Amino acid sequence: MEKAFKALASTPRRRILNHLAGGPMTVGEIASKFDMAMPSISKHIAVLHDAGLLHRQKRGQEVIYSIAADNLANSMYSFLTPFCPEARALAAERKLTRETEEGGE
Amino acid sequence: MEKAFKALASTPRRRILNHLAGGPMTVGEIASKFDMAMPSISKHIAVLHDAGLLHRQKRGQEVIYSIAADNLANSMYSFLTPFCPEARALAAERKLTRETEEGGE
DNA sequence: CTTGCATTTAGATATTTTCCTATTTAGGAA
DNA sequence: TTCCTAAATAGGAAAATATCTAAATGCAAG
Repeated sequence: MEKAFKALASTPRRRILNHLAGGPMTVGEIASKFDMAMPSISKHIAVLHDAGLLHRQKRGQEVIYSIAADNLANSMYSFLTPFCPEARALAAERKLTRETEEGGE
Repeated sequence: MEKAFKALASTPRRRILNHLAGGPMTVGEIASKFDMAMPSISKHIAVLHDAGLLHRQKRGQEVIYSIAADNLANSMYSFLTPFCPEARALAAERKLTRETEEGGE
């Protein structure tokens, strides 16, 4: 509870959750969406994971994170999100990167 | 959203919400539950109010705060709370002060 | 208009958070 | 082993937060 709310009280961390809503990603993939150094992203991911909001899976030397959909705080967050103005910007950001990637391949 | 999560990411502020769940209170009444200087409490209340989580009403020189039950983030919080271990402690605290007050009057 | 009480604002300090660069760990491939 | 890449950790500077005491504000009563 404490951890979940602290984790969600950060814009970069909510943006990470939002990107992961589009599917699992490696740390590097997540970092590529941000104009922020990798260790900072890694730290944010660790906070989210420690709060039980992310699942972690290793594949070779990569670490894949995904939303812990079973987590209650997470469910509430995704329920709440569409009602907030902030959500539009986040959705747009997610959509944009997906289209760019599809178009660029 | 930003403000609501930041507001909820603090133990004293969640405790304030919990106390207010028992009914509206003045700033002084809220402060009496805490071992913390009045200005600090006042600040916490201001954060909650600014996040839209509290309603504010003046009665003479007193200011009465109450839970903004219509607020979405608030609803989420009160829904989520009973599922968390933290909730038991909060409920016990609320119950204790109510009994003490009733017994002491 | 002065006094008294409830609340808020100001200003200072200590702690926590955030972010960076540099380094370390771990895995896969030559 | 040695090299390369992905991710995490270490250490430190800057910004935000929390808390206190002291002072200001607002309101009501005398």
